[in-house]
Amino acid sequence: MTTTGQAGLASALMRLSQVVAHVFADVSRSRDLTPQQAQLLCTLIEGPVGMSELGRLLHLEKSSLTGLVDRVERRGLVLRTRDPSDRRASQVGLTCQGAQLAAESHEDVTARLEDLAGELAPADRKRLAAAIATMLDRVVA
Amino acid sequence: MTTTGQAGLASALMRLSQVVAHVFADVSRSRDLTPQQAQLLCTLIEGPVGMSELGRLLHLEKSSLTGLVDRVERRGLVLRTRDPSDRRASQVGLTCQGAQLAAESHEDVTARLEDLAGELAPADRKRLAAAIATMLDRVVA
DNA sequence: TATTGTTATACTCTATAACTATA
DNA sequence: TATAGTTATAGAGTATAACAATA
Repeated sequence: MTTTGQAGLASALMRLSQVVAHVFADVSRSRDLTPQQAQLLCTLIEGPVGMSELGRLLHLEKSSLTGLVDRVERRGLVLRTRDPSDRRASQVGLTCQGAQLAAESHEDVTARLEDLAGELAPADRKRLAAAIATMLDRVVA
Repeated sequence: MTTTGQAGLASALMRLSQVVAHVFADVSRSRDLTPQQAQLLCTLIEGPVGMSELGRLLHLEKSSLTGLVDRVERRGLVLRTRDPSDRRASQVGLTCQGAQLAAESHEDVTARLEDLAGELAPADRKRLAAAIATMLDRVVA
């Protein structure tokens, strides 16, 4: 039995999340991004998101998000667009350069996580993904 | 099929780790700790650790760790002890108050993660923990 | 009044480079 | 020379409170 096995599911989840965070940090650094900036870019891959929604997704206070978006916008990776239907709101979307960086970073992280899962049999991987999906469904609900 | 299910194992792992990080952040905040401080305390639960080893575990440069330990020591949660056999080195250990906070925080996070896993059948939980353990074994090796 | 977002402020977190002390 | 750790510095990340603009 491994050390991890003894510690229970919760501890396994904590360690796993720490490892994933470190992978993310390494990949971010290799692209000259902070982990927070890379996380922001990856969140925008599927399309522009409003500031409020982005704050919920990233678990950030609105003022923290303002600063984060400011710095990434200054580097030309994202763009704020004023919402015409509600002139208070704005959407944050990737620029071409930002989209490229986001895609590359996401692929790098994916590759390293796939490698980490390399020992698992296909059936185990499928069950693992399904079990995680079940847990995550509980979060949104 | 859920949104998560479509995205593959790597994406599931990324989202899971983000959720765990948010849980950790919430629990830390409720104890008036930063996530980094709570992570440090939890790392010391099993016993004192040297600064170099701590840096490896937390994925931090030595100077970053110096500051983090400084701030937590100033709050009376940890204590540096000079190693008699190598007078350059020092061990960082929890104080009574630090140990209490660490235990409480760890229990809180554990409870919230267990809750998250609540939908899973016992057999699935066991398989999930085992699969994660297999992945983590690959990290250390 | 409520919501969206920014500004001001004060910390914390982090890395790089240079340093001290010990091995 | 190499290792353990600190200091100095600069920038990034974060929250709270107060604010402006719009709904």
